[in-house]
This record gives sequence, structure tokens and C-alpha cells, in this order.
Amino acid sequence: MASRDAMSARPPAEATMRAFEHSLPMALLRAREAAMARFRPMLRSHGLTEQQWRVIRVLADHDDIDASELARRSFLLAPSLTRILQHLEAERLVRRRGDSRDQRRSVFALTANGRRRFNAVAPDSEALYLQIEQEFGGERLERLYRLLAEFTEDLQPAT
Amino acid sequence: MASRDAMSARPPAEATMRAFEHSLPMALLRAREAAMARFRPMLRSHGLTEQQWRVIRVLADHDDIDASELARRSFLLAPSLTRILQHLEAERLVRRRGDSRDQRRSVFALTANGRRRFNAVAPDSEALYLQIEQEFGGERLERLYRLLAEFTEDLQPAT
DNA sequence: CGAATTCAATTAACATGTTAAGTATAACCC
DNA sequence: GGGTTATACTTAACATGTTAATTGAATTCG
Repeated sequence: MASRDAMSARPPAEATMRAFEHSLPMALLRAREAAMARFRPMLRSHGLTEQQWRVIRVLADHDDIDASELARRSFLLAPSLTRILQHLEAERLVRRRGDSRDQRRSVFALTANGRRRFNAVAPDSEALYLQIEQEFGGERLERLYRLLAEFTEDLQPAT
Repeated sequence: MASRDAMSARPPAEATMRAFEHSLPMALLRAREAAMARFRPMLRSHGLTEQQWRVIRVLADHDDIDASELARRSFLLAPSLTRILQHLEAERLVRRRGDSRDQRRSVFALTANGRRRFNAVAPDSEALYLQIEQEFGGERLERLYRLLAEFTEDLQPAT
């Protein structure tokens, strides 16, 4: 016995501070990492990052949307999205057109290549979701979804 | 009426894909962002990033630990931690010593400055936690913690 | 002992997160 | 209509995330 921690035996810290393990941002980060650890290798095998896949996934359901809408739906900040779209354009997965009515806007859509890539990744992605659902239990997963949605909603600054 | 979505009226996508809104990694990301949106400005006012604060917080409770232990406890990858520690050393918030028994290791501790910074930030951090707890409800928060811990645990690759 | 292996930490290279500033176009408004 | 303000990105600058490669030191094991 007589571990380093037991020897020092000081109160948690001078200033009052909750245990680091009981921090909600950390708990959310760890849970997310546990899930992403499964998705990342699969996405990588398809030559995509998580964020690139988020963009492609949104475009697969919503053709011809502008960057603002794309950012909102993919939950990416504008500067990140700008870089990702430049990358996806260079890879010929996404095509950009100008908006005739508003010269400030660009409108984006998947190319045929992009659509093929989506169709290749989607089944692998869905398979991992189902695997997680089986391991954790569908009912518990729904409870988790519900709590997370409530939490996110409750913490939004009152509009 | 006759919105763009209603006009196109196609099935979700060629390949079967769950609704983007019902993706667990996204739900976790949004919940985390909702919480961090409150902490980030506070930390910024103290001249710290979220990750720098995580490192300081660990060192406040565990003096003289090596980088591996620090990475594990702060949930940072080694390359990120290397850069953060270089930054914190330059700011004179953290001090590095060599480990006499193992020349590969470095051992870290807060400087007096670092301890002062911790004591300045900790009450603000705790206040935000309490605020969140009040808004969301302590009992619901505990349920969320429990579910997140179970999820993280269940998804760890069997050791 | 000494070659091979493991381990701790760092570096490298690229992608994204975060905030602030910049640029061009639209909308507003007196 | 022209000055002002707002909008839609985009760029810039710095910090971190992610994977792979590297370096130097400890450990293993024949």
C-alpha cells in the first residue's frame, strides 16, 4: 500500500473543484470518441475524414444548397467548411455553382463521383450504427438520444 | 407552400441511410458544443484554451506525473499534449523535470503561477457547472452521466 | 554481453477548430 | 440614389486532432 496519492493525502485542491472525471464536457467527449473510434477507420478506408463525410451526407439528401445551409446542417463552422469544400471540389466529389440571384452565394451538389462515394460508404456506416445499437441496446440508445436532445435544447440561449 | 423539399419528394437517398439528425456522434457533438459554448468565453477571459485548462486541472490534483499519465488523465493525444506543454512551459505555468530513473520520461508540475491561475479559474468553472446543473436538473444530469459512462464502457474494445 | 524489441516522447504532415479581420454583394433607408 | 448596414462567404493566424514516422532510452532474451 502507501501509494503516492495516499501519502500526500491533501484535499482535492485549494480551490473547490469537482472531480475531473465528473465533468460533463469530458463525459461527452469520451462517449463520442468511443463511437468515432469505430467510424474513423472505416471512413479512412474510403478516403474520407469524419467532417468530409458529414458534408457528403448532407449533400446526398439536399442538392443545391448554399454554404450557410450546408454549415448549419453539417454542424461545421464556416471557415472549416470553406476548406473542406475546396478539398472536395479538388477531388471532384462536389460541384459548385454560382447563385444567379445572389452573387454572394455558392450552391453545391454532389458530382456523379460524389454520389458513388456516398453509396459506397453509406452501407458500411449503417452497419456500424446497427452494431452499436445491438451492443448498447436500442432502448437504452433511445433514452440517451432523448436526454442529449433535451440537454442541448435546454442549454441553448433563450431565443 | 410548395417548398423545395416537398417538390422534389424523393426517398431519403439511394442507399439506405438513417436521418442525419439521428446520428449518435452528432448528438454527442451538439450536446458538448452546447456546454462548451458557455465555458469557452470564460476560459478565454483567463487566457486559456479548453485543452490547456484540462492539463492544468489534472496537474492541480496530481503533481509530478509524466506525460503519459497526463495524456491519459486529460484525454489528450500525445502530439497535442507535447505542443500544449511546450506552450504552458513558455508561459511559465508548468515546470518540467527529468526523471532520474528513466531518462525517456519527463515529469511535470504546476509553477506558483500555474497554481494561481488554477485558483483563479476553478471558481468560475464550478459556477458554470452549477448553473448548468440548475437549468437541466441534477437528477436528469445524473442519469445522463450514467448513460454516457455505460455507453463509453460498453463500446470499449474487449480488453 | 549484445542484438532485437519495446517504450516514451517528439516531430512531421495534413485536416479541422476557433476567433478575428477582410471582401464583395445585397438590402435598407432617408 | 448614395451612404449605411447587413449578409455570405473567405482569409488569416494560431491551437488542436489524427496518423505515421522518428529518436533516444529502457527492456528482453538468446
